[in-house]
Amino acid sequence: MGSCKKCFVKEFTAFQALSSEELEEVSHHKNEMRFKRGDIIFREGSLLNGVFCVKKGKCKLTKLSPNGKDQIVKFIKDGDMSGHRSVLSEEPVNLSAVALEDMKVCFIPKSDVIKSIHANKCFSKSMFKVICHELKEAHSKLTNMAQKTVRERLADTLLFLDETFGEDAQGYLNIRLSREEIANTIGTSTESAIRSLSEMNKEQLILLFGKKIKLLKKKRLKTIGVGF
Amino acid sequence: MGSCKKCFVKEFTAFQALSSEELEEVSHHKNEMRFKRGDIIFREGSLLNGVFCVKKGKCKLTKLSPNGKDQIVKFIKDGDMSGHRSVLSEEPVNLSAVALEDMKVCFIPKSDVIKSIHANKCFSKSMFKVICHELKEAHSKLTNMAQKTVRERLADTLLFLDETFGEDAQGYLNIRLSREEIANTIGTSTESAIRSLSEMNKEQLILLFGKKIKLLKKKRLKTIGVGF
DNA sequence: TTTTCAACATGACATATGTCATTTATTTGT
DNA sequence: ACAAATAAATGACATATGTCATGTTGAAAA
Repeated sequence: MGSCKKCFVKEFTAFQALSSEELEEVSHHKNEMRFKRGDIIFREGSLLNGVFCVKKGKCKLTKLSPNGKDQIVKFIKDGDMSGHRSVLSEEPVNLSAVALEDMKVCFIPKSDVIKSIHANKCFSKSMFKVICHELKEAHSKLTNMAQKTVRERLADTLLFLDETFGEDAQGYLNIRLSREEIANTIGTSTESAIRSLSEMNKEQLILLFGKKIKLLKKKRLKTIGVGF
Repeated sequence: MGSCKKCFVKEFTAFQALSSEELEEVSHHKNEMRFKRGDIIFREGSLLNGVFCVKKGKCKLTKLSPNGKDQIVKFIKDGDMSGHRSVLSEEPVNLSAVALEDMKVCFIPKSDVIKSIHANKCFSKSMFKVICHELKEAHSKLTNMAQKTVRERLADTLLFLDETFGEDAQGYLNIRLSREEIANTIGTSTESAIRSLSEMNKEQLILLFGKKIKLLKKKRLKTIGVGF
């Protein structure tokens, strides 16, 4: 297995703050894992003994609502870290992680993370920034969810997916989601999500080609997302 | 001004982790402030140079939506800390704080907080726990907002207010909110909030007496909140 | 106390969204 | 390649929620 020192993931996470020696130590304890599309990486309520660094692939973080529906709370991609909230707070995870495509992931034991937090101020500071940023984002999402219509949230979400995952050679969003997953992201029924998508398709704001989606008029979508 | 060593607020916040000497130092730098009902303690987008500890009174944290409506994201009461996200992430605050009643607040400069984070592992750990808990709560609220009806969210909110602020001698909720503020908490229009309140009043689940609200059937409200 | 203003309440209606049923398209497994 | 299962699309309708208009109440100021 390769050393964490050479891993690109560290560039994008708090791990960039670790020294060469610290990374070397993490390398010895880390554990590389693979998941297939649909696999559950961790499940809401379980205890995590470490954090996950994603080397390849995407997953969704979902929360089960009392009514039995899954809410997609966040997306994770190559270069992201996950599970740190549970490790830092020493509580069970409150979200489930499900692979959206085949994944390659490194598991880094809790003890290494905690050790580095105590030993390395820069790492600790980075971790604070990561969590704080997530909190800010969550409050923002909450406000959008509370005050925007389905159409507005769909526009927001499409633009977010575009920014986050980019586009393929033909300009289609570089992530494949079912209509149900799109619905669970924007917080509506599958049928309503489909209807809004079809509507935007007819208006030529987007182009639907099977599960593939291309954003044709991003400026217009931005305006819609803001509420006009 | 009294010493932080004797302040009850420290019992409820990460400051409980500070040593006697550290508290003494904080005491010298802290700044006691008063706010009146309606005063803005800090405004979305501004930079904070420290955190606030609430000695007395309640406030709301709101986020302005592009459509011009305020979303109430969180309530703060005696014994709570606020502004730490901004201080830890070194970013502008993304929420505004508005006093709901007259308040007595201590302002603690950023430098003291950062210093203690570096010097005191226990304090740093507590801070992580506080933020992580807030993140968990935010994800929970997001899911509720996305998947519950206005009536369900109202039931949840009433129970939350009851737990958080308690009841007065007559059993009324120990917080006074306008109907508009209730609407901004549950994420709906003022009229819809009023209608749901009136409905629950007619069903004798709650008792409305002017702005005062008494919860009559908490068990039933819990069931409604869960979605049945 | 009276006046004035803002908050509260409610009806009428428009619109958005959810639900159910059904058809059509895609994917999956054999 | 085929059948079976699953996902997507769409219509019809029910329901929830928002909006606007209006009247009422209650609190604050003169």
